[in-house]
Amino acid sequence: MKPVKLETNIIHRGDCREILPTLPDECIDLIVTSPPYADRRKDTYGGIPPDEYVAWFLPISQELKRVLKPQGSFILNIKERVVEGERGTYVMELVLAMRKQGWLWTEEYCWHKKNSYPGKWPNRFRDAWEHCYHFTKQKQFKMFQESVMVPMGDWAEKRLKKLTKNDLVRDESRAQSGFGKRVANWIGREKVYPTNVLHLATEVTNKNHSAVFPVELPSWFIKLFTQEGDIVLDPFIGSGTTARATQNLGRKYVGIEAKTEYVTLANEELVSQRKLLEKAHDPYRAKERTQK
Amino acid sequence: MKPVKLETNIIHRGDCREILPTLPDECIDLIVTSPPYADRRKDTYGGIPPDEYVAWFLPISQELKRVLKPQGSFILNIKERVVEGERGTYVMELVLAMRKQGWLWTEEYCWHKKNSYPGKWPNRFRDAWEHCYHFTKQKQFKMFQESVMVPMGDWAEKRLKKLTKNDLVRDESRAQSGFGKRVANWIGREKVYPTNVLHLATEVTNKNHSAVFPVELPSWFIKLFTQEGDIVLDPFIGSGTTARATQNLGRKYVGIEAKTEYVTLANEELVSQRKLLEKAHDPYRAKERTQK
DNA sequence: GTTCCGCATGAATCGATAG
DNA sequence: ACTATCGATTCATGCGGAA
Repeated sequence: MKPVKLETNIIHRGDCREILPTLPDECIDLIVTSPPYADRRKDTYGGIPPDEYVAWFLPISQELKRVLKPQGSFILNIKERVVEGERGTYVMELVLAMRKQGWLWTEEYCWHKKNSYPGKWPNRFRDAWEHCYHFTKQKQFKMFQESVMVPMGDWAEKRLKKLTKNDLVRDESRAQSGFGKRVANWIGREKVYPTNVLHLATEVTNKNHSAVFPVELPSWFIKLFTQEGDIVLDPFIGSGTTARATQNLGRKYVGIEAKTEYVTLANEELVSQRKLLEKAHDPYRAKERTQK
Repeated sequence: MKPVKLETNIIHRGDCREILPTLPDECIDLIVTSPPYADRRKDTYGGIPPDEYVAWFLPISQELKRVLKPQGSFILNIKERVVEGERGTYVMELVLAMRKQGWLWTEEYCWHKKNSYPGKWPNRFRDAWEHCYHFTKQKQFKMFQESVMVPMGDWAEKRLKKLTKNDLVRDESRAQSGFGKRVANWIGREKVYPTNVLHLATEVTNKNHSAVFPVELPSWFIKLFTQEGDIVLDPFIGSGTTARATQNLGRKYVGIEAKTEYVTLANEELVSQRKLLEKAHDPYRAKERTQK
């Protein structure tokens, strides 16, 4: 029998194949995750071989379907590795298998990695993009397109670009005081809907975790598919990027991570970020910082 | 019995399922094409339903494999249509089926359409990218990477003026081959290799043909995979974009198109473009134009 | 307070070499 | 023969310290 209550703003320590069954049915509004790619992250998940990848993932996606609310969404960030000179087919096979499992493959977003890994090979160029598959349980699902609208013109890219701890605080304080230059720029600009191509750089500064997507990636989907107070799940949360994005945006997170160091690290970062957020919302401190 | 001789710089009028068998074996250096999408271009190919698409295309790709030289490449530009709220799976199924047919799926290039078609839907944004699958017959194939190099990012200008200590150290730690060697490669370098993401605007001028890619798209692949004098095939050539790209770059084209109007239109454009090219190569006229 | 510059590093891939 | 390891190749980004 499944538990009735869901604990939020927590990162579970363990294999998601064991943790997921302990979550209640239909309690999650959005799942955003980047599972270990085939033959990667050997230290954590044993490096799943490409030909076993689908069989490994299907039980997980089955559980994800169970815990997702009917109107929820599942964003799967993944990329096929080159296997003996060819692109591996396990990603395609996974999508086809997940449809048979009952998922609807609603859309494929393209993440353009502006700073792709360098290198040169005789038969290919640097790989600068990854898939973000959008799965749903129903044709009707929650989507808030206005929340990710971007101003027309050159400014749009910068806005999406960066939300580090410090920038976050700075933006918050300026927005509150109303004097932020950037905010002023925004006003009066024509806003447009984005496309299904996201231009974001990978995170290179995070030294503790090798496989991070930039915080803007989950942030974008969280804004698009959830409202404040909604619950976001990441079953392979690593160093906690999805949780930080979630906390930033006033949503609740549920994370799962098998590697102990990552859990510790993620929790530390989340606490420090929470403090910064609280400071930013404290009017006295915000004023203090603005005057500096 | 197959013909021995191949006629080039011609657009055949007819269904490629009938024309392709008349071409000799292994006579083509590069195939670039954008086939009719499922349920599109009903007038020409009868609007292939998504669930029949793979069966329809496989005999064609079989013939394409026959006419392609062993070291040649096949670029397939395609995008899955939305079918009842979901992305159709026929493209994935096609790739899997073509591998079984003996093709190697070497790479997937991403064409980012900078000016995507406007529109708004409740469950998705504007579609701003398409697949360009790269198939080959062998792991060894012709590729001329230098021909598509792009200007370096701004970062390089400052950085390379002064070679940092760390550049040398990192170099030494990796090989005892002498630290100056690789650094020398960088000095004076103005161009870098591109990635597998192509940023090109769609063509808006050509209203006579529904499935046009911009001439830069075939041009890029033609430069990358062929040399002057090589032969490029497009079995769904439409208004002749691939032929114009080919002619421009001093290669030879073989086109196939079922719709008579397109053939006429394409040939007219090709003739007028050829005249311009000849003028440009005529020394007297070239000088005249330069002085202007 | 900006701007500039040094610098480490990243979900990569191939081919050669070693077991 | 077949697998595992290792060196070589390459470029955009953001942080931190300096001007």
